[in-house]
Amino acid sequence: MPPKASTTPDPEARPPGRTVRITDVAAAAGVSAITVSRALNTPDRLTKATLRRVLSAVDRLGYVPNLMAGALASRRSRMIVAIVPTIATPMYADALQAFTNAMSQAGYHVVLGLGGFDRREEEQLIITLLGRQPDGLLLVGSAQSAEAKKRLAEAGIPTVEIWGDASPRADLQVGFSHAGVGEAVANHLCDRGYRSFGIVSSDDIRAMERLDGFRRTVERRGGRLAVQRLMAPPSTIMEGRRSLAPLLRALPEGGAVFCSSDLLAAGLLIEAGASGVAIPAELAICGFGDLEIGQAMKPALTTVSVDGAEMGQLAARCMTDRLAGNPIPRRIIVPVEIIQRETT
Amino acid sequence: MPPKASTTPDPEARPPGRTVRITDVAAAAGVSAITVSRALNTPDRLTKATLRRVLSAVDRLGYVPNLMAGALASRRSRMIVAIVPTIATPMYADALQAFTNAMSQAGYHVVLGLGGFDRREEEQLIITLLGRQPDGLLLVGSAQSAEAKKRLAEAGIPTVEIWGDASPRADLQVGFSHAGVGEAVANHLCDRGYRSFGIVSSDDIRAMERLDGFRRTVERRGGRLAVQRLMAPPSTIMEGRRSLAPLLRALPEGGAVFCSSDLLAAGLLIEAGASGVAIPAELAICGFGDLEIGQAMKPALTTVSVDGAEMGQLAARCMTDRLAGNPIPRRIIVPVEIIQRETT
DNA sequence: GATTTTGATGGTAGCGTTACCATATAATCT
DNA sequence: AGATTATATGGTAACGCTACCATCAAAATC
Repeated sequence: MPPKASTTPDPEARPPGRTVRITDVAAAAGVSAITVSRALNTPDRLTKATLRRVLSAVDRLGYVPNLMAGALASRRSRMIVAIVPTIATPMYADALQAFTNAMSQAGYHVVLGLGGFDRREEEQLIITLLGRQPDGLLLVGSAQSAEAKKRLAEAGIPTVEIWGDASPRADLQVGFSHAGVGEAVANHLCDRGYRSFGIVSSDDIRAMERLDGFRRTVERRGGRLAVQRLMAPPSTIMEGRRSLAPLLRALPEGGAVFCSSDLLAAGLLIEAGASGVAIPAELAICGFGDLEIGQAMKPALTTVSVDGAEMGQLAARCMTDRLAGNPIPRRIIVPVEIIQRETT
Repeated sequence: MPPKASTTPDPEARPPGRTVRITDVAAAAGVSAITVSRALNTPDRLTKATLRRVLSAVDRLGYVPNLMAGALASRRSRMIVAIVPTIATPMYADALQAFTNAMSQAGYHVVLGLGGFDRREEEQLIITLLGRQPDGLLLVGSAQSAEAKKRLAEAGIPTVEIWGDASPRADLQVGFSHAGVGEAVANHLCDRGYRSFGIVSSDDIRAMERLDGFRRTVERRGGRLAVQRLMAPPSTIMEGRRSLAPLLRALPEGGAVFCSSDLLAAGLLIEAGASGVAIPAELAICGFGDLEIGQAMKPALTTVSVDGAEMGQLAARCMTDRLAGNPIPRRIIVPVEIIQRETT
């Protein structure tokens, strides 16, 4: 069985086990390596015929470009680093999910950095993550340590901050004023006639900002802040349940509570249901976050709606525009809405 | 103001705006580039003195190693790609969070691939993600498209699958038998005396496997499956609420429902509370997932506990062991436990 | 028809790091 | 003391790709 034409070596023969490289594709397609590169990155710069030839070779050989080599050569990694405190919180998770999807659409990959709550670790994480040469950075909440901030600034890459406070730290911001939310809730509750107030909140920075706005407004409008329960994040339903009794004790004539999370508010509602406390007659409740649970409770929870997914999407748009060199606003304020349901 | 010693050029002077490279550090420390590399990667192979000298230069210059270049040269990217259907589900989010944290501890970064539910897109995503040259792969649930599976296999890198069914597709598995869960729940309910059953479930693959196990066991034990509500993922509390009425209609003499998610079960409980249906007297409920909401409901939800975070951690351990070349079991079964609370 | 312009393709030289081997020095042995 | 081994460091050549400039053919202009 003689080989058909063993004189010319098969251009597609490679030592087995070796990965397919761009030069293999080039050889198979009868073009140069750079042409293969162009076929994949800037296809309109090639003739239809060569393009087809190259793509067919790519397909035939199952070529997967080594993006690290490409990144090194082009100095564009097409990676975005996202630094998120945690994704165990639905709102952050939604934002990250939307962001990742949108960036992926635009040809970017997202590297996940979970900052957690330890500053030292966060700092270390940020530094090594910067070593990945990301083209952009997403900060969910702002970086905590000063050293980390310095490094981020020095890196000189587009940085979008979402969920942050209003401080002008980051390059680009997509967010809202937390203090403004507290203020709006206070006004809303005062308008509905409540005079005595309580707070159930986790003590993270952004929640505290909302509380400050709430407190100030309540005082300005002559209301009385009777009780305040602060706890370490993450907020849980159980903590909410446990909070009802002390709240009722502090607010014997009734009043309204502002919770830093719908989870806490839902806990209040569950406990109220179990112990026959009438909501909102004996206690009005306003949550924060507009999670599904609030909407699904009976009575349905009045809350503040912040669309995490929307923020993620906007951040992605912001990022891609910026990477493409388009001019973009330095700050985008997403609408925050009080959703009046049955608990106030 | 004459410069102090302009004859010898300052070894730390660089054109401004240029990033610090390994050679800059080498020059500043008076060693070769490779020594700097060793100082960072294999510090025990250097003298204490040189190590100190190099690290001090690293510090002084604020050197951040370019991990892409390192990866290209060493053929180890220290990146893991995680392919997750969605992180908008608490259980996947927990698993991913735990995995990412653990891998980060071990010096790996995690690139996030959200597969979603579109096969074509998932496939494309997997291919480009493989171009990043990950050292390992985490699959949450198994890859859907055949082409994607082929590519994954060809990539020849350690692949850990969590949350999968029991099929021996992946390289390494951390999971449990979904059918076994259904069976256990059925047995549990039959043992407690229930004879008529209902199902409220999303129709994703793994939930369906649990249902199959449940159904088979119910039939084997002479029970009757009276009603079955299937819906598209994701499962929501609201869907649960809407399911109560039809369930009660189909189970007028009472019975027990198996829900594919605690969220659905919680909806049932909320609706029952709102309409005065006694649980479990008029209807017994068993959930799945052991989310916080189930534990916090009143009455507290009987459910199946699967620790997502534990799976993520185990997967990470598995991965790092494998990457280090340690022998590891091909399959790890995590315990699944029925938590008997107040709804059955 | 000669010249300019445009567009398609290729050659070469890095991108910043680490693997591999070579070399020099110090430590250990007979 | 001389030979051997272990340890510390360096030089050079990749890793696989794209930027940059050069080249060449074809199309458009005068």
